[in-house]
Amino acid sequence: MEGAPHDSFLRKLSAFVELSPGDRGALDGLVVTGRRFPAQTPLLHQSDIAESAILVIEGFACRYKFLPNGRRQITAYLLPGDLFDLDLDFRLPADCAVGTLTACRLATIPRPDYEDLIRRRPRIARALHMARLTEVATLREWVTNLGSRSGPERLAHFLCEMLVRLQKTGLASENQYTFPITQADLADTLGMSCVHINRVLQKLRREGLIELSGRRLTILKPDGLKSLADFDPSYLEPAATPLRIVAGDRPAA
Amino acid sequence: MEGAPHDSFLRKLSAFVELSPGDRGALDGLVVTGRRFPAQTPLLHQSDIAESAILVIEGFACRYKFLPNGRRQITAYLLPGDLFDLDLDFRLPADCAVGTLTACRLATIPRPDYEDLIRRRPRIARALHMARLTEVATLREWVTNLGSRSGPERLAHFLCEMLVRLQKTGLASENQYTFPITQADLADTLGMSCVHINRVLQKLRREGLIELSGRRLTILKPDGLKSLADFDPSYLEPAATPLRIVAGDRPAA
DNA sequence: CGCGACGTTGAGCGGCGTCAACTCGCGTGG
DNA sequence: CCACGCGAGTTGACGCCGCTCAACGTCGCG
Repeated sequence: MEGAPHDSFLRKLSAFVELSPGDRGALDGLVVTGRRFPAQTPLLHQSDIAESAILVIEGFACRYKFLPNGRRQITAYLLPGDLFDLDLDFRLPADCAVGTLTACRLATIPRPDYEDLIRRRPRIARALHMARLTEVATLREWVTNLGSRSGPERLAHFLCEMLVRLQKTGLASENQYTFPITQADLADTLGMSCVHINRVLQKLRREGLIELSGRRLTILKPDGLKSLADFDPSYLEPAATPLRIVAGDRPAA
Repeated sequence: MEGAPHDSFLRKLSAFVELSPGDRGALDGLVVTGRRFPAQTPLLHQSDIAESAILVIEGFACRYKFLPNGRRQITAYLLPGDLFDLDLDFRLPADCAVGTLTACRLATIPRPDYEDLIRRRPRIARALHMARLTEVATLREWVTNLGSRSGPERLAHFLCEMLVRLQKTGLASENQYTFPITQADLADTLGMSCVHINRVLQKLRREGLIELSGRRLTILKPDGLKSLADFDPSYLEPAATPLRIVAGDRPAA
């Protein structure tokens, strides 16, 4: 069912730049099978210094923070094909932790290899840079989601985002994908209690927008879900957006 | 009371790297007096393509998004010394709008000049890169703030963040700064209604944590406010954090 | 002087959190 | 083979945080 170990990584990078055979070869040499990790495994603690980049091959991982009040906030999802990458020339302590959500297969890329890759493969470096840009755009969208939308809207928006992201690596069809996320994880993602997540999920089900059984999510009314969420996927596709050419320097009103 | 137009910009960059006289000269040539803009002026619309970087000399500006439901979410503050910068080699539509909050003095740096600066001044490029890293770390902290903290905690956290950021450019003393932000703007920042912002502010006042009169904020009990907010400034100071050397690649538990 | 922006206060209500109980499916060990 | 425990999901009761609507005070400015 899956291609090479880093198949989804290739697909993701190719969405940003055209990779040469040499580029692909460099990745072949770097990314081997990967190791398996169980669900809920910490990989990097907050304020640790990362010594390797982490490539997700299978399963879902995330960035998160713990608060003294016991709550956990997930700040980003790392899906198959996503890379937790290092900052070239900097060795800064991480401002958040990284860990698996579900059982995962991960490849770790030691810092020297990673820096080598960046320096020798400008197209790959460019693709990774664009991936980072969309990651930041996603963060801003999350701020908006948490700050300005109601529970059902928040959840709907998140489900739409996952659909589009998983589609990019072939892990989602037109309107469904496997959804291994716990309701407790959803709660830590969307800033709600897990009891309330449950009720909001049921509301979406009751309205015929989604179907979630076992570990499979089907979006029954994609347009309905998107309009409820006010979902605009352009933040996930920096290059594909139709361009409006306008000056950034405009006089006061 | 203020130094050169880009005084705070210099102070901010110098926190990251040691600037040479040549670096300073390059900035002198680039940043002139700037233009004045009234409060609440849009500078860049969402999905526009920025043609100049924007340096804040005086006043507060911000990034924000509008939602169809009428709400506005502020996703970042641009304080004096902060730069809304461009992406080298990319001309992507902005994923959020930019505008002033208060009356501002701003300098715009056209794309060619900006790219020139980056290519000729590696130290400045490095400092700007680090500024971007702390901006991303701040975004993750905002996600955490919006998702995991109660109203009073959120507000306290925001006030602490502003204190630290303004101190870096000499715009805040030990425990006070001028605070020109409207309660409605605060509401759009923290994801609350402005009526509720008002009540939360009064709660902090009632508990003797802060004093806010006119446009001046005094933090009466810095430790009390920080512990209420669970505020840890390390995300704002990437280099100053004490380093724990740990491997990023650890086996499953 | 009047108007608009901002701040403040009250009343009423709904979203959402907390606590608690119960179900179901699974894996483990007696 | 069954008892048991555990993690995940579901449901109800109850209360509070925070939203909405609305009125009112204050200040600055045209």
